[in-house]
Amino acid sequence: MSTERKTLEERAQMSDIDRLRHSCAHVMATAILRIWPDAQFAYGPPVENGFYYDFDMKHRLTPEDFPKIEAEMKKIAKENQKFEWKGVTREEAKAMAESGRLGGLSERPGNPSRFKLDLIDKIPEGEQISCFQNGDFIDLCAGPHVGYTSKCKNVRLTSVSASFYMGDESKGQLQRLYGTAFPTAEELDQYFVQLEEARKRDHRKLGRELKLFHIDEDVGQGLILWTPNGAIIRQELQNFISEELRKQGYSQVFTPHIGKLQLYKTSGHFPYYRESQFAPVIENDDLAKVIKEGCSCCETYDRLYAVSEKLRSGINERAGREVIPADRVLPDDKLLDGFLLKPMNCPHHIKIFDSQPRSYRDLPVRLAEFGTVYRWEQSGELNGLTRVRGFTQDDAHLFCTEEQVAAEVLGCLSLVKIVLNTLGMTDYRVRVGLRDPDSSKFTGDAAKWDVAEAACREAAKTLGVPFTEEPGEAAFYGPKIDFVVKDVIGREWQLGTVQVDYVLPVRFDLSYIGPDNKPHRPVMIHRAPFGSMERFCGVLIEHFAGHFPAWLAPEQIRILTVSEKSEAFASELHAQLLAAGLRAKLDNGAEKIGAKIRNAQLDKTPYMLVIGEKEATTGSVAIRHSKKGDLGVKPAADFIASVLEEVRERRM
RNA sequence: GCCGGGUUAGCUCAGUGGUAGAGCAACUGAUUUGUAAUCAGUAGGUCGUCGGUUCAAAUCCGACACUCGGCUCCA
Repeated sequence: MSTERKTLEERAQMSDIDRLRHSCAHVMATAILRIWPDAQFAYGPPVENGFYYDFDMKHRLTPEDFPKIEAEMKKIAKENQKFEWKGVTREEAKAMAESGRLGGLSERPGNPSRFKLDLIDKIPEGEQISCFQNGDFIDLCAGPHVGYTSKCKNVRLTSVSASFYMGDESKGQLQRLYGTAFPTAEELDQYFVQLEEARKRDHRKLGRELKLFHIDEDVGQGLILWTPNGAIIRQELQNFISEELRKQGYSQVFTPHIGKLQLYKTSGHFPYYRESQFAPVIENDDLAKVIKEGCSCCETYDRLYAVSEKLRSGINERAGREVIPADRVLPDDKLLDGFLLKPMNCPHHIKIFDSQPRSYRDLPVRLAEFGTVYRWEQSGELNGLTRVRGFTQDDAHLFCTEEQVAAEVLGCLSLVKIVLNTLGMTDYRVRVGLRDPDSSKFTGDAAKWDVAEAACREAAKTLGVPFTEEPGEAAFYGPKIDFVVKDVIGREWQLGTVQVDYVLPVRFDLSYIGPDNKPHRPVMIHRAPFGSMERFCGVLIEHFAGHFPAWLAPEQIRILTVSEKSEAFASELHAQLLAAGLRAKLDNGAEKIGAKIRNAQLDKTPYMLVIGEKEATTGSVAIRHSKKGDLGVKPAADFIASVLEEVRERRM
């Protein structure tokens, strides 16, 4: 839910479809109240593919209730109630809410409209407060609405879930009922047909059908096993990005999957993000020691969580404020260290940067790694390849001077653009995450933030695609530019990201020697054009609907024999393709050619070579492409040359 | 983590208290085939797990695991 309050002007510009759906939300509320009069409504906006209303009531909805509610909604549509606007004063609105009249069919003594009361308080002084009434239902609402409820007949309820009032967990749980509506019955039906079509492209479904990856309960939730087919796609993508990195002057590094807890205490990720990390690994000796001391689990945890006075004072001094409070300090002999599965790669890369003295002449230093990280995502959040607990980022950290930041950010963006363009992914949006000046989450020097935000904004402008600036969306250490795409059911996922960071160089006391022969603080840029290989591949599977271009396809070519008579030539051809470095399989089974084609087609193999007696005698191949169909007959050598070129150029 | 669905053969799914089913895939055999399914046969299951109710549970109840859609979170 957007926390941004829409102005009345913005609301007046609501699209026709949103207006219809917003009215449907009111009709739905009316229907619910007819069945469950105690319902208290909170917030019911139109959303991208429909609408919802959040409310609280004793009865807990299940999908079994949908037909009953839908029937009542259709009845209300038939009654053709007029939507009537009524301006009210703040006092009138409050009185109506107190009596339970707002979001109700009548006054409800003892059951005040508690969410509406709160919403009234949130309306700025001086803004016109208004209600909309249809039939007996009156709701606090700025509108706009359609004229009559008869417009709301092409409607269907889609799902029910829990939600939090104003998105705040502490404010109690509401029920959220989703529906969708269209001007005509045909459009409504069409929407569900399209949805069904889209679900066929779901990467979880295609992943199983095309044997791209496997998630096994015994290994663990959200932990991806890349099966051979999927591994090929990932490897090709990694090869592709590695080539681009070399062109842009990056250095490849490798680092292990774990690091000492102390490292993440310095970086600030532990304990700040400890809820979303796997629990630390304690060394056997330390474990034995705390057991011997009779140390409770809580004490053990406190001792892992604590820092030394030296670490605390060092970081606080460099930051110029109290980053680590005194109550986290324990005497050195009480401290326990352990290892953490790395939740990010930056500390390791920072240590590589810091492993030798750096001159300004060395900068920028660009360290790249396909680094695997582990995060304890909430179980309800896990989703196929797009939200997992272990994933590999195409990560890099750039260490540069303040003057170099703008140019380096531009370089990162051009890399992201090359990647997305090569794959034909043009349907993305760009989000420039800025700090929220009112929030304490964002640390560091305001002047530096301004410079970095300006650099990000200017860099985003060069992309030539629309971008939004979103205050409060920055990382705590600096502004960022994110690339966001949608999956088949319309959910947004962040892929590539470029982040400017002034904080970690301070925490790790990084420096380089400048032209003045004095130490200076470098600036860090974190960037990952794919984001994570897992999520990116998930999105890519859906983008191509499983029909990968030849350079990515796990199986590029399948040879299909018409009969056993051409088997010898087919085998020879197969060997030639493999020798040329192509991924080819030979189907010389007993089925008819029609069945072999069907199987290859279902496996989405881009090239099928039909080999019969004609081809065998002339050394040629009859080419069929999974998307373009029959491409005619060519000499085998010509075909091989053309596919090699297609693959080398990474053609779509 | 929270709310609500779901879990039956490798896959897609039928089966509402009384002997576990179909199609496809797999395997075997026959067929030697020209651009999206040749025919026949065989095999495959502690019905997610554990507990309860019952003479009897895939079916009813409970817990847990996993999964799906949201919510919250996302360095």
